[in-house]
Amino acid sequence: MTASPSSRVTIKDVAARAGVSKGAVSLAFNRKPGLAEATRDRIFAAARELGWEPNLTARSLSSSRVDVVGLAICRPARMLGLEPFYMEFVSGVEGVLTEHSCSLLLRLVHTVEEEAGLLESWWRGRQIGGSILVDFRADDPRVAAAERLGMPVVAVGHPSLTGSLTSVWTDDATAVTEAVRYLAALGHRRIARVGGAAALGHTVMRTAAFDAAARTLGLAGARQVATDYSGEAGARATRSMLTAAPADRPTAIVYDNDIMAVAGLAVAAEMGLAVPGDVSLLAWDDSQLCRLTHPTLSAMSHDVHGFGAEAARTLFGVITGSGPGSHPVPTPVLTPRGSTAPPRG
Amino acid sequence: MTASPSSRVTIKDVAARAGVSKGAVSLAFNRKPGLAEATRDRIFAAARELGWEPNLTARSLSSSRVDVVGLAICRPARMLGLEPFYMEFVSGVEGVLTEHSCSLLLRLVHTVEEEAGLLESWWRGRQIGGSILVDFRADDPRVAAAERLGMPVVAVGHPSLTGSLTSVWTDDATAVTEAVRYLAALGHRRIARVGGAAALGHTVMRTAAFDAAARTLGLAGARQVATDYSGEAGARATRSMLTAAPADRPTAIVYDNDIMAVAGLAVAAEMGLAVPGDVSLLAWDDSQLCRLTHPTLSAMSHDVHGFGAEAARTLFGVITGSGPGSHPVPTPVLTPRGSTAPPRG
DNA sequence: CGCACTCCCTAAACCGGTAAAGCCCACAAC
DNA sequence: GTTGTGGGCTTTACCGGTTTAGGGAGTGCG
Repeated sequence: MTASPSSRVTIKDVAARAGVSKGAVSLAFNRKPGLAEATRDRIFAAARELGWEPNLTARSLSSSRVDVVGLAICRPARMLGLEPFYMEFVSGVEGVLTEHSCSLLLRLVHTVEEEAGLLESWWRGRQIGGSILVDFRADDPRVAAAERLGMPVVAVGHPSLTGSLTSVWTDDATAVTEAVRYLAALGHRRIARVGGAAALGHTVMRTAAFDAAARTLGLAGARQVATDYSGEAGARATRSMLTAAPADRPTAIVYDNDIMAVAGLAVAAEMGLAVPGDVSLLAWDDSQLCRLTHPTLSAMSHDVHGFGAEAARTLFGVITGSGPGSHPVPTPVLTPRGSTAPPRG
Repeated sequence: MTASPSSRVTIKDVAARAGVSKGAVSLAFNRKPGLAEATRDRIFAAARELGWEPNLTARSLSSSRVDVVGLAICRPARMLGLEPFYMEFVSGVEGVLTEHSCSLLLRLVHTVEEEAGLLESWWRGRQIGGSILVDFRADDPRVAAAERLGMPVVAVGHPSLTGSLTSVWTDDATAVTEAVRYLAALGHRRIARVGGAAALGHTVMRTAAFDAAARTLGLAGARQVATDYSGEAGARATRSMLTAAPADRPTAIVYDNDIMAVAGLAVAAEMGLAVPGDVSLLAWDDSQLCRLTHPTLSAMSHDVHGFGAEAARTLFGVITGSGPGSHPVPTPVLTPRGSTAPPRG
């Protein structure tokens, strides 16, 4: 109400109004002992009346702890918007950050080198207290960067990719194996996989797991291809697979995200193939999108929100100095819906 | 290389190494005049050798300008992930921010009141230098909050909703009118609209525009309904419309985003109705999703990335003190694809 | 009464930069 | 030989908090 128009209330004003020193106000606001109850109340009242909130910039300058964590995402903008994954992940991260009254500094970058540079810059400039790293690739430069800087970091990726960094990860290999087993159990022999970006570590692992599972099950007709995760690439890959001679054509396709599976569904429709009659489709991640198609998409489903939350929680662990560790989150589970069935004939 | 292990390099270290004072280093790094070329070089060399970057916290404390802008988004997490809109918008914002070496502070909130509180807190705590506000509703509390605080802000929404704040907006009314005219021109008389959240200002405007257009064109069978933007709600609304008696059933449906249109497409398929034969569908926003379905979705398309970029540019304008203003961005244009055609019979 | 011991609180030194005022010196003009 | 003049750099006072050393008042005890 009486908030001064050119609002520049500082701790000094509050101190003056409460008739105490700056130090006392600081003590009160940081809930530290050594202040009489009455004084504390007086200080809070004064602050409320003036509409004062501690200047976090000043606070982090002197206390040298920063209530901001960084997240840089490195994917082309076109794909980002479409991938429900990231927003859900971010919302999971947010939930936990908010509990700690911490904020998220977000940046979209184009290359992993740019990202490494950005992280260094953020850290050196004391803009962030730590960071969440996603989309690991083999020999990822961020591992060395984070180690060299001594920056608290949680790496979202398999421990084999993240070096000495604390990691949070899902067991992609097991999930891929389960997907293949499921389709094989339905009777499929020619199973294909439309994978994500080949440069990404988890794509490599899924590819290897797919190969291994196919070999174990003796599936001669298994094949896979890498894409860039975009719907267009998914459509292209699907089209190329489904135009093969009927005897070579896969009867089931696993996708690395849901967007590509949706695109695959459209391609099947466009080619006059029935799903799941002529070809079964299995999506990955399982956002709501999978329930909005006809037929609905079976998927390897995954609590992405919880994944983000776990990453954030783990980061707080790292910041408060718990040793490095590996934090698996639940393996994606198969959620059968309308797009998978035994092959015809 | 020789970066000190417990990296705590400050401006003082750089000054010492270059044999100058702190002030000189500051001058050099802010590209201010008054330093000899040679000295400047020496300073940069020293900084490079020590791996120093200015501490932005300290900088903004003394210069009282903050290189961070805030963005709070107020929608349920489930919907956020799905809406390609936000990530595309954010990526547009990012592009411009990066040019100004500015960062984005992102937060997902649950209510508009919470958002108003958060903005106040960010601003009071000098965490942000300004903010982008989205999803305006009637009598939005953020208008008063931003005015009271004197915080530089750009409001993404129609000027009629954003009070005295500088606004960036698309002409939804015109776009809705164009959509209706197009469908009417194809021969449709029973046109329906599946709208977004009724509480949002632009939903209200689109609803009014739809009514007006239907009246002007003498479309007796026009009807519309509000949803929460989720695919499920879109499916439900579509189902309810398409189960009407054939004589009452709409022959064309306009959706307020693409997710609902995709869901609508699935519902039509599930009910055995041909698109566009039995019913035409028209999406809004036009992310890539519209090209991934079969048939592809006609849409009112919209450069969302550019929209975000314009919002960010405008915010910089506000921060540097240009007066309030209204910045329309291009009206969504009709992009006909496979989901719209003249009604059968 | 003196002394130790709490309990509350203040004063002052930071944190790492920026900004404005000031100092020194070379060179030019009168 | 003064007296500008201005380029090049240093000094110093902040910015708005946190933190620590320490001081005064009150209490218990010998």
